[in-house]
Amino acid sequence: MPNLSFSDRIIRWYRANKRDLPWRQTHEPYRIWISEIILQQTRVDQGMDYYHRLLEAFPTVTDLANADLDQVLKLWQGLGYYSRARNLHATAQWIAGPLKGKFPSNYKDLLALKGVGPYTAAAIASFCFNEPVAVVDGNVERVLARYFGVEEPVDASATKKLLQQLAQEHIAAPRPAEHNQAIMEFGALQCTPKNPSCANCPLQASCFALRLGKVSDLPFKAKRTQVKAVAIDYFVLTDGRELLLRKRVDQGIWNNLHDFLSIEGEAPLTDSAVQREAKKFGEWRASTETVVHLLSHRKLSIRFHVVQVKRWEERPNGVLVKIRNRHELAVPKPIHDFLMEVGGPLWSGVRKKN
DNA sequence: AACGCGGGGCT
DNA sequence: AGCCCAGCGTT
Repeated sequence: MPNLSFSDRIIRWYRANKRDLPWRQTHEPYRIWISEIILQQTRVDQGMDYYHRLLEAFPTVTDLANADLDQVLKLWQGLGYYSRARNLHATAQWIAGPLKGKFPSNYKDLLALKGVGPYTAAAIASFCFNEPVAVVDGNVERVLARYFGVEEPVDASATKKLLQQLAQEHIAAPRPAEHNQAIMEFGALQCTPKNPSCANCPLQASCFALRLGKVSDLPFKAKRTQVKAVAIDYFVLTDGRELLLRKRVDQGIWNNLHDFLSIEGEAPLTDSAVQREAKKFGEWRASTETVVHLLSHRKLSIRFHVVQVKRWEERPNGVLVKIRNRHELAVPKPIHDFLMEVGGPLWSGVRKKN
């Protein structure tokens, strides 16, 4: 097929290979917005259930605006990057309130929303309003860097600017929405990070990286994130009937989610330090083995120490939760695992000793 | 410009 | 173990 443009080939490939995704069945800005926030740094497979549950709970932007933040966070639990949920809620209140329910309808106005950056603004503007502004996400970066031979580090701001211009130059003027969908889908399914399908690629005849044998070298990233080790010792206070949890505020990770009283540092507490801390609250009953929880930038080594308290009168600040209601608060993944699986046998021991 | 922010899947 | 994912906000 000679004389087909880059965009022509991508769109032709897209029509033959696209996935059937729920947010492709609508042009409603609210639904597209929800889907795009969920999909920030998140795979389609991981976000799918969250998309359905959020829209079921909040069918309109007004429903979302009227919800409690804790309810939104509970629905977001397990998805990560929890500031997305906070910004989602704040933006819903902004749209339902001052904007009187009218969703911003162009790139510039969308960009002003909390949690909406250049990628998301371009996505909503093109998908919902057919505005010809190019999306540049990780997929697009990869396709452009390989096909056009962008060898500078893609995580440098000058390169990002170049890629945005390159993407904008090649967007198909008549069909910006479909072009944007197509190039992202192409990156996700065909021009993949590892083992891309170059053998049957519709762009193989003119791909820079394929011609020069640099497919596995592009895109090039200069920085790699440092993973810092952190030890967390949790003290799980319980009388056998209730548990003391605490909301994380200004704590960096897991902001606005609930966990237990903790001591966080470079190394885990010594056994004697655990005993000493436990004594401040009650009687030490049990400790778990260390579980390792990996974040992009942290390696968390976590232990839980169950402490029996006689009475709650002089407890530290926190939220008392009945054990049977322990699923109701939004908690980080390792806390969820402890609450719903690991902890049961430990605090049931406390109950017997009461 | 550099860093912080989750969790999961793939190699 | 390292990389990446429909990135954004803060400093």
